[in-house]
Amino acid sequence: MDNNNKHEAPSLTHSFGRLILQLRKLERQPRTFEGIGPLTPSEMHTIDAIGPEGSVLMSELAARLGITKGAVTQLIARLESKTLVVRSMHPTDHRSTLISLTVQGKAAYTMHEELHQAFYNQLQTQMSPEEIAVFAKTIDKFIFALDH
Amino acid sequence: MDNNNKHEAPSLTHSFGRLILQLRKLERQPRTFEGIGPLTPSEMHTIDAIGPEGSVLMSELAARLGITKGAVTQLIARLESKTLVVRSMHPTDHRSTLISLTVQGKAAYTMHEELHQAFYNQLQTQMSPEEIAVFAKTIDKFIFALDH
DNA sequence: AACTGTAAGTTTAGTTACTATACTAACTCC
DNA sequence: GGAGTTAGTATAGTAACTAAACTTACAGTT
Repeated sequence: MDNNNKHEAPSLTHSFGRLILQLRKLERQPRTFEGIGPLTPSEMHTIDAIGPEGSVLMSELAARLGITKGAVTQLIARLESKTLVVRSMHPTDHRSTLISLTVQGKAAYTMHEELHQAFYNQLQTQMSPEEIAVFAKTIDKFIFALDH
Repeated sequence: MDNNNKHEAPSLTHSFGRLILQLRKLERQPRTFEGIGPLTPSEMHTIDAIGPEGSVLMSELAARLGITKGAVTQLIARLESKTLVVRSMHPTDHRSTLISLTVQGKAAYTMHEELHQAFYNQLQTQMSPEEIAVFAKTIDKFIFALDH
């Protein structure tokens, strides 16, 4: 039985299992933003996917988030009611709806970005730039492997 | 403005964002196992957390999964109805319930492990052992940073 | 100009995966 | 033998979806 790589595999298995559980936990924790109120992770991801500049089609949003159009409809309805997002008509195609961030939506976007930045800054105090580079590169291969 | 590390940070941000979306997608996809039927990710995580040997307390399970006891009650009820898990009384403490995998539950555990193994094998064809080692090490630091 | 097929978005009902709260039963300790 | 704690359950509510059926609108044909 030539399973001589038993020493490293369990470590990755274990680390990755813990990462999944940690992310599951993180992904169900709403976060409150100054002057905006609490936003769920899905709402935050949607704001991220729209971006601070320009506007995005509903269907494009569904593709970016990897969810169905129906789910996007519901998310956008909630974000619209919180005045973080506005719908506008497509100039030529009358079926399409363009989504863009309001001033408040952009504020939420920025605050979330700053939160990210703070996280990366903290990470940099514990990891060398080389390690971070390898990590980023590895994630891409990892995603590729997940996709098959 | 001394932001001279702008070259690498966006890459990690982008990769990590994609990873999150990919994992969100993965974590809502049920998977069908031979002779057992479809299992949701939460069910699978629970089976993993119980493990093939011995038995676990409900409260210990809640701690391992990072969810409330109430959530565990519901999950175990579903797994019990699928005969993947059995409850048994604690020998001395009459409040406690011990959970262990049935033969079918162990089969599901093993099949899932094999799936993991196949994934890691595929990963190894695209990454050097050194890269994998750095990746595992980095995940741990990453989890630590997430915890604060 | 009418006809067919496709694409964009919405609606609705159902499911999963939780949480929070209130509860019962059992244990511990002083 | 209470008082406080711990183990587990029950219940109602919410978030985050999916699937399926639907309405409009467009695009290409004939």
